[in-house]
Amino acid sequence: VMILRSRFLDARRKRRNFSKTATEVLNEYFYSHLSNPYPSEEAKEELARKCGISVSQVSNWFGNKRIRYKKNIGKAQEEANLYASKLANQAAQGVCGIRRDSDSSQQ
Amino acid sequence: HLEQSSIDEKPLSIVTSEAKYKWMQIKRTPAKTAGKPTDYNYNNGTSLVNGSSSNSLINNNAGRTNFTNKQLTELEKEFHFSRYLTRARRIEIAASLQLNETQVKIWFQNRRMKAKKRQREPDILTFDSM
DNA sequence: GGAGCCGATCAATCATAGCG
DNA sequence: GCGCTATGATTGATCGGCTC
Repeated sequence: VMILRSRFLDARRKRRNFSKTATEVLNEYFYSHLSNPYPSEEAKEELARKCGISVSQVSNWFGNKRIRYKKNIGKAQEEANLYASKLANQAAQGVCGIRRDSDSSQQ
Repeated sequence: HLEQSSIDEKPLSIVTSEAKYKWMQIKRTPAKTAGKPTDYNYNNGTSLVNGSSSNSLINNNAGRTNFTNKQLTELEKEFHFSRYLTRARRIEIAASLQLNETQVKIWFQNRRMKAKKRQREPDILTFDSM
């Protein structure tokens, strides 16, 4: 019984990938805040709402994203380039959906 | 905390991932947990993944310890009895589980945070599939 | 000065999802 | 189905800040 319990209580066994739009929203935020991709609690709540996921999931996503991004530094990062150009275009058009990091915060 | 990174702001239009910001350079000190008077590292680096066997599987030197099921079960039991430990109780537990005091302390800290998180966002148990 | 706690995060790993 | 990579979640341990 204990074995079964632990088996089913292991949330990792049941996992869904986030929707494409959710991932899109998260990536947009990440790359538009590349200098400091640490969303505040409020920002996390906002992202969670937009993506239809929990705040913890947003935290997990950023945690994984930062670590994996770092591991890929030096290697080709198509995704990074994709969002970089996307941001460039938005900037050129004065789109302000996503505000870019204008400060040089820390941590 | 670090103020602006030396190479601050303005990534290049083509982010070839080279323009590094401070956060990209964060490195943590390996982890000093292992050797402490109270515990011993039997099993040199080998590890039997959350075994059903009994003894701990501590990473040889530094690094992350893999608690055994027995250790985890006992810690959980203790946690349900009380979320906070007295120094005396911590010493007892550490000794009985062959962990060091810091590990027990940290485990309780993490466990409290986990409980708090679950309270905020309750698990949605889905019993489908199995 | 120091120990323990909290909140956030790191980093390694697990287990599954998804694709060829 | 199979093998492999991508990805969300878990968790032992670290870091900075705060309290006592």
